[in-house]
Amino acid sequence: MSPENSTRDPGGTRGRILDAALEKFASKGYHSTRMDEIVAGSGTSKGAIYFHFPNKERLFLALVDQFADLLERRVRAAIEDEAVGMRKVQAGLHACLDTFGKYRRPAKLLLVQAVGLGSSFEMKRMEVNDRFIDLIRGWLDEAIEVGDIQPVDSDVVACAWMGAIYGVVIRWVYTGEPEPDRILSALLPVLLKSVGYIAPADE
Amino acid sequence: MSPENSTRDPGGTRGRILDAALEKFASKGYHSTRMDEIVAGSGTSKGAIYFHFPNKERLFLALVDQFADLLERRVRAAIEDEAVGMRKVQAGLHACLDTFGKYRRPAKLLLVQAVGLGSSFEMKRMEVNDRFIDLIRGWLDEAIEVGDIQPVDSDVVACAWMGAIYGVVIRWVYTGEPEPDRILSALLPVLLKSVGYIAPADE
DNA sequence: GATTGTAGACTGACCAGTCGGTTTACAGGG
DNA sequence: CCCTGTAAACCGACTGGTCAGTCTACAATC
Repeated sequence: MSPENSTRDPGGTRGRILDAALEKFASKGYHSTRMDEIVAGSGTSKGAIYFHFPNKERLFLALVDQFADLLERRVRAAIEDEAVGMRKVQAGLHACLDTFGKYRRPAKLLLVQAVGLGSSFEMKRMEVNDRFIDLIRGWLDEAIEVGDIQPVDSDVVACAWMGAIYGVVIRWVYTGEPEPDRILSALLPVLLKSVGYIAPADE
Repeated sequence: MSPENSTRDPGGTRGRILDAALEKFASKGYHSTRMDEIVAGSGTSKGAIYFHFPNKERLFLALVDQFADLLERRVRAAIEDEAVGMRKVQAGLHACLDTFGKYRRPAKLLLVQAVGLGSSFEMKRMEVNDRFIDLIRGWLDEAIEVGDIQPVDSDVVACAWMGAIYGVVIRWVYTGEPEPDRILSALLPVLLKSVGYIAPADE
């Protein structure tokens, strides 16, 4: 038996619950979202929710995990095609920004609504965050080794990059500005330049 | 002067409440902090708190404002001495990072605990955030005009810089690593390089 | 008839905020 | 110097609405 994603799900109830939860959590935040609102939004019932998820916290974390996994899968897939060094960095950043751009609500959930909750949430968020920071640091270290860029404090730079991406994406999430396209075309070169890399004009 | 007067002094209570609230809010977050804990931590009473502050939310926002004002004051003071262009940028960033480094708990309050709360909080946080983004954008535009750097999308870059600063400071707030000194020496050049500015070696 | 899934009324812990009361600070009058 | 009035500051037991989670009943499928 698989307690997590039970394959047998007659009415698609679990999915409808996740959809409604994402919508509510993303727009109102964790604490301001009542379980009854998710009931209403999903057209299911208290019983159904508590059948599929042990509690509110786990329901929220399921959403976070779901999107973090998607994001990581996409980024990893994107860099697989690329060779080494700064090509990887570019492809990875591109995929990351692209994915955020395509999924506004999940982005808000992960970047905004998952912050500042209790310590149990913080751990999860730190874990997700660290996964990506490690990924970026790895690219940077490789790029340094290969000689694409001069040595930098890749630890700090990786944090800064994540922060920079977050900062811009969060603004977009709230205001709709700047649009994903503009983010991509403006942010990518800035990040690359920040480590002294001048992209070869080969587009 | 004796700040810890034996009996009560009218101004002391308010300060003790703010201190205790800062400590609790910063470490446990807004929702996980009970008013009774602030009562206990401040050595005052429910009545005293609700005499000085209308409700929990306003108490929290008072702390946010307090620190945001301090931060802005320090940054503005720092750039006043500098002439124009990238000198201003450097001085401002330095003051900002320096202030975060000196006030770890308020930093956590502003950067972490004030995120993901309801919309009333978001507005405040956006407002504070925008104040600094506008500040940075102003510097950048001036630096472009003066000719210190090439034109960039200063809107996006300002967001990205704020994000980068946040990202690194947040990590430090949680883990104590990297230390403020290292942040300053690693992050400043990266940010400056990101807009194509090579600092003249004249320290 | 057992197992899995869904429904929704109900419960009880929790906690922000209240409220009547007490203490302190100080002013003016005797 | 001691009253006495009064206003600001402070105290803490209590309350009442809220909401996550429970429980019983029921339906569908094997």
